[in-house]
Amino acid sequence: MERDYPELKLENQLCFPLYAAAKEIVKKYRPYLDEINLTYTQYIAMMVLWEEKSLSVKALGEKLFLDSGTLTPLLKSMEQKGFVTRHRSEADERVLIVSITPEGEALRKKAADVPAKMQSCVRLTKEEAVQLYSLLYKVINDVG
Amino acid sequence: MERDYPELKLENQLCFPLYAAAKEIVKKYRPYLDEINLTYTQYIAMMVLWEEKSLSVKALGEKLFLDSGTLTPLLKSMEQKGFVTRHRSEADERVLIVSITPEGEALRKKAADVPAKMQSCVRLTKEEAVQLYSLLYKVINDVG
DNA sequence: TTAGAAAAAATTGAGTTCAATTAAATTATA
DNA sequence: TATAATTTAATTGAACTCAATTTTTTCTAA
Repeated sequence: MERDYPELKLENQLCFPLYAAAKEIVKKYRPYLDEINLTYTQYIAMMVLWEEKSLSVKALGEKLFLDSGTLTPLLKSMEQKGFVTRHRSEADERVLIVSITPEGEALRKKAADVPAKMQSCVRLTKEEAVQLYSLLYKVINDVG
Repeated sequence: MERDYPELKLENQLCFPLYAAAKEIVKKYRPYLDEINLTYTQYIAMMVLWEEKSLSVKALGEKLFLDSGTLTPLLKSMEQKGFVTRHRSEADERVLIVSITPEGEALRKKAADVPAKMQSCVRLTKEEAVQLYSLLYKVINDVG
């Protein structure tokens, strides 16, 4: 008896457009981020650092949903580029503190027009964007 | 003069929850897919193959938004596992045809309960899921 | 106080992703 | 027809991601 399995059709998945949209959007960032010598993952790490100035790898990982397996090489590369420094906490030697450098701060100005350039790529109305944002955070917070 | 740069705050980005949600969802699949010896990318490739039975690498790539750099090693691995075969088209030797095997077909039955298991992880209402689906495809189709 | 548990990063290995290039086959054109 | 352009996969290299393990440090409890 041949079954149809509609639940296994690609077009009936919610995960697939999520996966595909994320990938395509990140790809869109590339030319803009190339100009400021950042990858997408480095870019979101810099967003945290522009706000926080200094925090532990663990704290950064919680904000970005990334672990040390991803962050250790990422932060070493960003240190090489001069955007951050890495040093152990004196209070607790297990903790590695990542801090923004003046070069990292300076990058903020150059990055300031990236969000606007990206917004023009994603042609959603303001309402749609707000709705999408809200649904995505619902997914993130629910998937516990 | 110190600026605030709200447009560069992580919580004001649309791309970040998209990136994070996609990552978290794919991670959620892992235990279920481990049981049927597939990775997430292999799983979506199988979804296409369960429908199409046979198609070119190019056609598969267009459906999945993936190129040969990703698909070539992926399909070799799936061939190793016995789920697909790979052979050149006789009409056009440039084209590599991927075809599902009986083992690949048999996997469909085992995969049939994966979508239901995942749906219980993502606690959106039916209406929210429909809305999210629609917005995501809008993003995918717009990002040209 | 000291052994054991817990916490934080780093490391390792498998797999994914993409840009750029290469190789082979096919199609188009001069 | 012969050459050039195009198409399709494969390859290469850089980067990301995560699970699992290891190392170091700190905390806890006997």
